[in-house]
Amino acid sequence: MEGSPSPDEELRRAGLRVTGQRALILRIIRASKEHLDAEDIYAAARAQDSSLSLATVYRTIGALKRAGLVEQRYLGPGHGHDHYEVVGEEHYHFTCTRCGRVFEFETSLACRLGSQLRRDRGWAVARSHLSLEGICAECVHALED
Amino acid sequence: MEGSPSPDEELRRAGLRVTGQRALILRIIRASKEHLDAEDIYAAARAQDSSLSLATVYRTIGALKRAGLVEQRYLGPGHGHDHYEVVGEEHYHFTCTRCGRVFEFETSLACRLGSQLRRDRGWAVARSHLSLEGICAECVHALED
DNA sequence: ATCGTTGCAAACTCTTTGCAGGATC
DNA sequence: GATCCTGCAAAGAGTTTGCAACGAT
Repeated sequence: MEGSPSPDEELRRAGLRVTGQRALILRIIRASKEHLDAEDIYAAARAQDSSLSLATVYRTIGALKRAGLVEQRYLGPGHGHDHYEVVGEEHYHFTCTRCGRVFEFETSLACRLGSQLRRDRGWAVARSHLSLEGICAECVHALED
Repeated sequence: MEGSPSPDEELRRAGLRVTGQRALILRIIRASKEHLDAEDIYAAARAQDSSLSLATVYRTIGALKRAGLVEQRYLGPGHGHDHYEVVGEEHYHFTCTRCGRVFEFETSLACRLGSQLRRDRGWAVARSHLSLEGICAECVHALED
């Protein structure tokens, strides 16, 4: 079990220059267990560094993505843009189309699918994007009235 | 087994006004077994009706989507925009990050996952988006040299 | 000192919208 | 004839880029 290296450490290890902006942005993405979009990250970052520019957020996200520290996530139609998370255990997203909330869940099915496709079609699956839409339990109840 | 109704029929049934533009666009999306993006549809449509505007393509896609005739698909990061297909049997996409080709495949996984989540968390899953990335069989061979 | 990074503003891509004329029901 | 569609052009979101100043190594 590796502890959590500091943002600075992680950046250095990835071969990126360590700057205040990058450490801040990485810290924000790591702190949030939620998926953030560029605007979310920008807003959170500006609260601590009001001179930071949106362009830097995009450039930093790109660098972190390329370095494999951060991952781009598709949450489903209806969420216009892309969202970002730290790379970690695979988990997926379910969007309730009634209340709009996004839930996370885990499943071993994607992993099994990868093995199956490697066997059946020879593909080396590197990454999977799975998102579901539907009605969450609470909304199902609300609709039953 | 219902045969394929004509585009006009299908539009009328969906409560949309039947216009040349809409029938043309629907025909194009149905004719292609591939996923098309707005620009693809526009290009194909203009070959037959050179006065058609891109705005109409977007408005028509929106109407067809709302009517449930056409579905929006996410092919994975690297494909910037959204793609559209007729609603049909569930199938999913695998993008080879080396050669860029997109393959389709089927799996009962999403269906099973839906049942599992309904049982475990009470969610009524209506729609699933699954896309994979990796290296296709040919590229795996090419890389083994 | 070098070379990567930043902020700013402008450019770009994809998509949506206001409006007046035109087609459909 | 009322209503919905269309084309055009302009506006909007979200993201990228050129450039000169700045900061990390």
